[in-house]
Amino acid sequence: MSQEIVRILKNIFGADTRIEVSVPDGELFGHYSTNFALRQAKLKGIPPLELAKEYAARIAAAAPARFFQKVEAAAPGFINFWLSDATMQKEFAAIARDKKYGAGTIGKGKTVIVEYSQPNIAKKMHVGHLRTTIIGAALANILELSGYRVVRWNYLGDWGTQFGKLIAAYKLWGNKKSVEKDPIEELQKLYVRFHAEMKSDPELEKRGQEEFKKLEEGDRENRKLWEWFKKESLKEFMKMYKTLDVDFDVWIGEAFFEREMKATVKELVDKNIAERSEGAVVAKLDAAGLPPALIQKSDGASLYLTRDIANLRYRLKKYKPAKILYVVGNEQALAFEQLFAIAALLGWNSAELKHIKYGLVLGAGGKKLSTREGTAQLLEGVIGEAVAKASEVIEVKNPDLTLAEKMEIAFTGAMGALKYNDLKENRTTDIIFNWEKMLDFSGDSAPYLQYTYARLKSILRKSQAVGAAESQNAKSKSVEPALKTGDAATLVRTIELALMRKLFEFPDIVERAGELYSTSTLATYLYKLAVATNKFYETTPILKDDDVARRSARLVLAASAARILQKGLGLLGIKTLEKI
RNA sequence: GCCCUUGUAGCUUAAUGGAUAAAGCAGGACUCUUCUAAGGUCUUGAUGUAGGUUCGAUUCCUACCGGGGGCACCA
Repeated sequence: MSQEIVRILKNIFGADTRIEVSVPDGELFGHYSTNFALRQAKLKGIPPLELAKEYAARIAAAAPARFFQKVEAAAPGFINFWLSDATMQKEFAAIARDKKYGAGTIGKGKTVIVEYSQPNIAKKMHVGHLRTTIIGAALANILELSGYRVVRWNYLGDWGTQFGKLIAAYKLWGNKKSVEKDPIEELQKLYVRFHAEMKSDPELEKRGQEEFKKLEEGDRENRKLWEWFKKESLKEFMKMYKTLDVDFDVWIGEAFFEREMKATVKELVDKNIAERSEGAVVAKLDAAGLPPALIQKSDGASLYLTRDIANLRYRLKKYKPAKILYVVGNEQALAFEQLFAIAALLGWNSAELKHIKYGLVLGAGGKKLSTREGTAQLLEGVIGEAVAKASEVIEVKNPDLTLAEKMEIAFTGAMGALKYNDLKENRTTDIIFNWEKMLDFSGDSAPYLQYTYARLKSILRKSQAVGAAESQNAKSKSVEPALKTGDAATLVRTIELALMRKLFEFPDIVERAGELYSTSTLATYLYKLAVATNKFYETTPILKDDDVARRSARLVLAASAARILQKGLGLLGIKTLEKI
């Protein structure tokens, strides 16, 4: 709806005028509001309020007939808009009828690659992986609804010195049987032990580097071990992604670009972007104000940055994307600045490259969690704990449900809570891992949104029963009653109108969330929508309304709110529940 | 030392340069013969410090103070 008002204003004031429309809280300052007269007043040297009044009159005269109920100038120079009943009615009908309500077109014809999750082979996923996986998946969904063709890319950490270390550790202390029994668990133990012993035996580090060098040179034994580690790891990752309900289109990892390392380094040297230094090869980035970036080690082995460069070339060529989003933690900010600077030097400017940063998940006391140190909070443990807690809550709140229902609700509620907890915040600051916060199912949380949805569905289910009793016509059994002309006018109460206007915001919110790469924009909106919905069914009789036309309109409103809640939560990767 | 990032109520967070800074948790008071009390209603409480730009600053700039991360052979 905001976009529509902007279009109307641009028709009047010219397409080049910078006009933004916002939605004020409450109704005091209109349903919609703009400050563009304030800006114009400054350029023109006219007192703002005077200009706003003049503009308001022009808008009232030139806007489509009966679109606005009222257009008003307000100090110091805002212009506030109130929608007419006819406009509300029309938009309401669109929500009720249009299954695609909220879909945008700004990404039409464009491809965006979203890289997220990036688990490391032979390591357990921990709470840090939850952030990238959940945020990346949600952004991909949001951009897809905005019209983009989205490529969901899981860039596996399946190459690098860490595998040299792992191979060295396996050769020293590992045995096939125990790895086969519990692959990642056992491999991770080896890795942790290797790092622990490295502290007292510096020779080990060198040994790890040598094993990686051999792997990169095609040593048969190391190659076999690596393939085996990767295969076993992927099996476990697939289980986790199924639990998280997250999917990918491309599973290409770092190893895929291994063969292009030498050529990539050579290209950078030939183009005078990189040079030899202390036996290694570094890219000089002083011009970009960045420290030099290492792209080849002195023993000739490659580095992550080199692989990222090769990967970028591959992506640009194969997908011709308009954007590439890297959903990776804050800590790698410098690495991405360097990658983007190198891309600029190479003249690769066809795509917008964006590092979507998020804060680290720290342990108690603000300490960094580390797989090496064995202090990471494992994802499977967190999920198990959350489901257990959710089961307890259900036992208290709703003991009469069947066991199957309880299990479904516990799982869906717990997963929703974990995801929502990450998605509602847009923080680039670090987050201290907090059980209490993660397992809080009341207030601003996924279970509250799921509860709201379930209550709406419960009312709608009962309306079918009522409808069947009242009418012989089998077709009226539809869950969503047909919208009748004039229904909006019968939705007279402020709360109902407030809920309707909340629904109108959905398309604007999806677009803004996509533009800002902000899941919290959407999550915060859904929470406010749920609050408005709760007020609605707490204060307004729906099934018990005697006025048939009004009851029908209220049912449509309930059905529409349910649909938008479900759609919005779906974008965030959170499932709804019919009962809770 | 340099670079990035961050500082909002007791705690965790919201707020495209706008109007009265918005919630949740915790605390206090109400509310289940009425469509699910994981709810609703009321209530206490905040922009690190000092300047600057602006009609208007939580938001932009400068300095200071505090937190976190990074800075050549890890990713």
